[in-house]
Amino acid sequence: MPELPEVETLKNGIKPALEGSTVTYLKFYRDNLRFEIPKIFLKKILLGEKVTDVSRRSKYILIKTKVGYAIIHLGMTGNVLYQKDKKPSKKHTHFVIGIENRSGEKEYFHYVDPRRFGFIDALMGDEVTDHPMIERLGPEPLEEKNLAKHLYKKGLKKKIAIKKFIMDASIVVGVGNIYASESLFDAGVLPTRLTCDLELKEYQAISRSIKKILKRAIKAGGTTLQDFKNLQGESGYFEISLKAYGREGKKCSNCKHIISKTTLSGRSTFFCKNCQV
DNA sequence: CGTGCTGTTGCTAG
DNA sequence: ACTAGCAACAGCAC
Repeated sequence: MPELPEVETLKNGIKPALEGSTVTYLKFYRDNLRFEIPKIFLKKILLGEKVTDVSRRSKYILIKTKVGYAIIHLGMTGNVLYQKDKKPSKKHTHFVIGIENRSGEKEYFHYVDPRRFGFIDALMGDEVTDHPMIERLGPEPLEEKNLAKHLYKKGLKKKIAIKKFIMDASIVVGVGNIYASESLFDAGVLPTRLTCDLELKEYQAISRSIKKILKRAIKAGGTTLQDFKNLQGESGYFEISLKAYGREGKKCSNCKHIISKTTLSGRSTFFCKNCQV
């Protein structure tokens, strides 16, 4: 279930091992994931090169060398497992990146993705915004100081459900289906409300809630998966306590009402009819 | 055994 | 231009 907190946690887990290490091994077990894998470019970018930076933008993990970037997206079911062995131990392992760390030891990162909605792409050069999927992205919710005003201004020009709006990566990144329901529940705003009808005050509440929920989930992930390298490939996604998502028919944690479920632009949406206005 | 649902996002059709 | 709906796929609950 990779939403932003999961990707952030994963990035933090692989970063210490990758940065400063040299990529010595690269193996692909298929030609395509969601898109065709640009094997030639990835080899040019990674093989024999030192990793200079590992970062996250939206839900993309960026692995940088002096040649360019490898850009990894986990889709819906992607995961990266750390192993001492280059040989895949899991079904649906699609590629393996091997490094030699500063102590001269070999370490392997296995990309596993049953549904194959994820992808790995290559970008030559050092301008990550040159990538078509990165260039159009909205601000990072945890870095944008004036998120409320940003959303308010963009929201005025549109007439769509607020839930769909905050899930639009060109507006703000990192709010997936789960955290969209959670954030709106926390903010007390109904998911179906139209962007152009919301007041600045409501955007302020939504912004606060998005930041709060994401921060809390990142913290939970960090606590659950403290030492990525000791997990030896067992780094599953962590459990987050959810107040709305998946709680259809259960009692709202704020009041005596029951959490409702509906479908909004094709995605399941959970809310409390009483707490959210 | 089906059948219907699932964390993403780019493309297509309206 | 803006929005809604779909496709890509395996696995799992029922």
